[in-house]
Amino acid sequence: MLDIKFIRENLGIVKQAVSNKNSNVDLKRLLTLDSTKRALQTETDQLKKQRNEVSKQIGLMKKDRKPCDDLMTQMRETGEKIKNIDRTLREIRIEMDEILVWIPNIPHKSAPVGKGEEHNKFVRDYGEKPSFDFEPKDHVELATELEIIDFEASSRLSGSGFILFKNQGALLERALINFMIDLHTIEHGYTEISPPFIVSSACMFGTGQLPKMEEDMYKVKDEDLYLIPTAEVPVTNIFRTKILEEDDLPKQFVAYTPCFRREAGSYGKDTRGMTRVHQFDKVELVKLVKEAMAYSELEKLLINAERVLQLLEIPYRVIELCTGDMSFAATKCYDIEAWSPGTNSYLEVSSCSTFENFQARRMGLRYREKSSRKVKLVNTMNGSGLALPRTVIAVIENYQMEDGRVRIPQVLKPYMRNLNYIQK
RNA sequence: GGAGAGGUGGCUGAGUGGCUGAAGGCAACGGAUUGCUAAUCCGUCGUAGGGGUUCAGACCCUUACCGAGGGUUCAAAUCCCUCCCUCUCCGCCA
Repeated sequence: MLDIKFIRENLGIVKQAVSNKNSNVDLKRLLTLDSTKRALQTETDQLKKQRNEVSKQIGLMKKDRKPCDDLMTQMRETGEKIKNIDRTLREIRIEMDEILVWIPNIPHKSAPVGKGEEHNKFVRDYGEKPSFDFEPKDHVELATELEIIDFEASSRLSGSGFILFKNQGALLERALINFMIDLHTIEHGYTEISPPFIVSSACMFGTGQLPKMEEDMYKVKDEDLYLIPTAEVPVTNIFRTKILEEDDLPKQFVAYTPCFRREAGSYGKDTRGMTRVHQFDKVELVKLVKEAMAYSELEKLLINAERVLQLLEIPYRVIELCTGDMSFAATKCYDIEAWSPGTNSYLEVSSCSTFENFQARRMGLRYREKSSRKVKLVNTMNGSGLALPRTVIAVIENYQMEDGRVRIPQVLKPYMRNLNYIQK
């Protein structure tokens, strides 16, 4: 959420941002409401001031047994006026909020401006794409032959868009999770969190999934609860409504959770295999930092996420998203894409975004600055480190051998009973 | 699911209709002092909105907020209603 004061004073910037993010909101209406609201508030504040003074006076007069019926009658009328103005005020606030919560965050100056993914910017790549002297298979073929994923069984259980790992597939999934968490805790200094997988609508609002992504989430029937679409939601919201001390920052967390996404509106996209599913595992990195650190820490977080693929020895590239392609709440966003020989393309395995204080304002997450003692909004950011199914795809496709076996990456061996191959 | 207790400022914890934006303590911040890794003393110290002064830092006025939302009253942290949450006990169950 943006600061209404900022919008008032920087209308041009906000308009531009809304358009760059392919969004559309009635800013004019918002500002009209805002000025009406302020006028009414000044008025009702005056009346309340008067009421407070007179009520105090009535109290004193009663003590002295002086008559004060006329004052009481007068104040009853004032009370009515106040009630009426406050009612209007409440309606205005609600209408303002309805606009305000739909205004996207303002992209950072450095973010490439553009409509869609064709305008994203190449940042860097890493590693050599493997060359095979046979026709590489894709993950569906490999996994089915190796009997490490059972797509038939998962659809019998839950329909399309779900994964059932088995045998060494399940082991690989678990190994990757442990490898990633160990890397980020031991090597990178993140604090491990295992949060609830179901959270309140307040949390969903806090990180910006609500109201915009309502249709994309699984909601618990009869409860004000949603299945998390990413660990970002519970982890970023840990200190929702709190005022931290400056010395508490930065905080950096790593969390493994499953992620649940309805993927409404993406029917027919990436239907083969497990590139796009309704439930997937992910190891997520989240940082809470001071304002000045928002961008330098994002770069570090990105490097921490990249490290996973480097250690797995999987080629990848880093892309910076253009304004039109980045999410509602982000100001800057990098995607890490792992090479998939089976499809001869790159797969997004991580998205690292910073939000400045956009999420913090929504969730009331602040910290007290040490020198000035002033309360300031925390800056939040997160990135996948990494998303599991697509990393599994990258591993088995890049490490496949002509006979259908898959070599196990060196760093995963300790997590996989020191096996050398995934084989039937 | 049943019964009870409770939700107050960064934390802890008083406060049952007016002089309470809220005692006391802790923490924090500023200062004083002590020759020692800390103690003592003094002071400051909630958040958010609106209005005003100022180049700015800052300051002044005011309103709201004691889980959320309604209501009663001239006046509500305090009384009433609804909802949410936490804790304890019982039941059930991983």
